[in-house]
Amino acid sequence: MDGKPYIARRPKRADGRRNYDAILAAARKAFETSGADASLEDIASQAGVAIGTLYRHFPTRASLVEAATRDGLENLVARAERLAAGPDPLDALTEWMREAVVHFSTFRGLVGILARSMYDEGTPSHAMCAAMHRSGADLLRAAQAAGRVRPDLTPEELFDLLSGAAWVREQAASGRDGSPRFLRLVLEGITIREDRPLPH
Amino acid sequence: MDGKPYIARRPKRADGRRNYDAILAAARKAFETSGADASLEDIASQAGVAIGTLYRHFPTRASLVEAATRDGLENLVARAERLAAGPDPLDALTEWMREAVVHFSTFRGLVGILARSMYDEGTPSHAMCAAMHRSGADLLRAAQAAGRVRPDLTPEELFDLLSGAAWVREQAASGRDGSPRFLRLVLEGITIREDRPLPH
DNA sequence: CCATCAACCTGAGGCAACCTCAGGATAATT
DNA sequence: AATTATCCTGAGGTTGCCTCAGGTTGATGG
Repeated sequence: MDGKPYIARRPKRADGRRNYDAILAAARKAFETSGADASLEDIASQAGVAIGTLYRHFPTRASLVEAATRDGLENLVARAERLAAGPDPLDALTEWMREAVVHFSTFRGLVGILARSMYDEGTPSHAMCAAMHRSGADLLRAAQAAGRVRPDLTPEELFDLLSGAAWVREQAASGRDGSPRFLRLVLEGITIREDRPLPH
Repeated sequence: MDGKPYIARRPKRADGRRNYDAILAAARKAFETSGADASLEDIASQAGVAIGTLYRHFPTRASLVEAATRDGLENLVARAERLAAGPDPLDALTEWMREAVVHFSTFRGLVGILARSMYDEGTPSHAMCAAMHRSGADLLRAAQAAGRVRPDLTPEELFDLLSGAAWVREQAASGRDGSPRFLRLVLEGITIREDRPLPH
C-alpha cells in the first residue's frame, strides 16, 4: 500500500523524465488512432524505448490511459468552475455536458474505462472521475435549484446519460456522428420549461 | 461471393451438427460470463472439440456471435409485429424499446458489435440488424403518426438512444443498473403529451 | 455389407501481444 | 572518482488467434 497505487509519478532522473514524456506522447497518438487497446509494444517502440521501460513508468494499461487523459479531464473540471460562475445555471450545465461528451470520447474505449473507474476506487482514473463527479453534481444542483432541471435527476443518472452520449459518439467516430442530436434529445428530456411542465 | 458470406449454416453430417450445437452452447455460456471477447480456445475445449473445428463452423468471431444471438433477435423482430397489432402505438414502441435494450445487452460487448453491424453490410449480423431497423422504424412511424412521438426523430436516432441505453446497462451489469431510468428519461424526451408540447 | 468420398476433425505451429525479471547502464550525489 | 539509487534492456514464458496438412468418419449407392 504505497500512497497512491497505480498513479504514475513524473520520474526525477533526466533520462527517466525524457522517456516518460516520449511514451506519453506516443501513447496519445496510438490511442487516438487505434483506441484504448493499442499495442503497448508499438507505443514503446514508437517512443524509442524498450517495452520494459514502458512498464516501469506505467505498470498497467489503465495507468497509461490515466496519464494520457489527465490534462484534458483536469481542464474539464476547471471549466466547470468557470461555467458555474456564469449567469445561467442551465446554460452552464448543458455547455459542460457538451464538452464532457467530447472529452469522454477522445478515443475509442475511453468512456468504458472512465465509466468503470467512476464507481471503482483502486482504479487509476478513479480520483479524476470522482472530481468530475463533484463538478457535474455541482452544476446539476445549481440548475435544479434554479428550477431548470427536473429535481429527481441524480448525478449518477446524469453521468449515465453523459457516457451513453459519449459512447454513441465514439462508435460513430468515422462517419455519421449522432451525438449532438443524442445529447439534445436527452437534454430536452431532463430540462424544464415554463410551457412544458414535467409529466406526472 | 457465395450467397451469404460469413453466415454459418447448420451442417448436415450428424457429428457436424452435434459439434455445431455444442460449440454454440459453450459460446453462449462463455459470452455471458466473459463478454464477447471470451477465449475461442476455451469455448472449443468447453465444447469438447478442437480449435480447428470451431473455426470450421464459425470462421470469424463475429459469425459465432451472430449465431449465438440470432434466436433472441429474431424473437425481438417477431415481437415487434405482435406489438404493432396492439391498440396503443406509443405503448408498443416503448415496450419494444425496453425489450430491445435487454436483448442488446445480453453480454458485454454485444451492443458494440450490433451498432457496427447496423450500418456495415458484409458483417454477419448485418441482416439481422437491418430487420430490427425495419421493425423499429415501423413502430416509430406508427407512434409518430398517432402524434405521440416527436415527428423529427429518425430511426437512426432511435437506435442511437437504444444502444446508448443498452451500453449503460451492459456497463453496470454487475451492481447498479441505471438503464430503466435511462430509458425512461430518454422516452420522456421524445414523447409528446398534450400538457407538454415540444419546445420550439 | 462394402467401397467411396465429401464432409468433418485434429492439433501442431507460426504469429502477435502481454508482462516479468535478471543483469547491465547511467545520472545524480558526495 | 566512487557510490548508489534509479533507470534501461530485451530475452523469454504465457496466452490467444488463426491456418493448414494430414487423418478420420458419416452418408451414400451398389
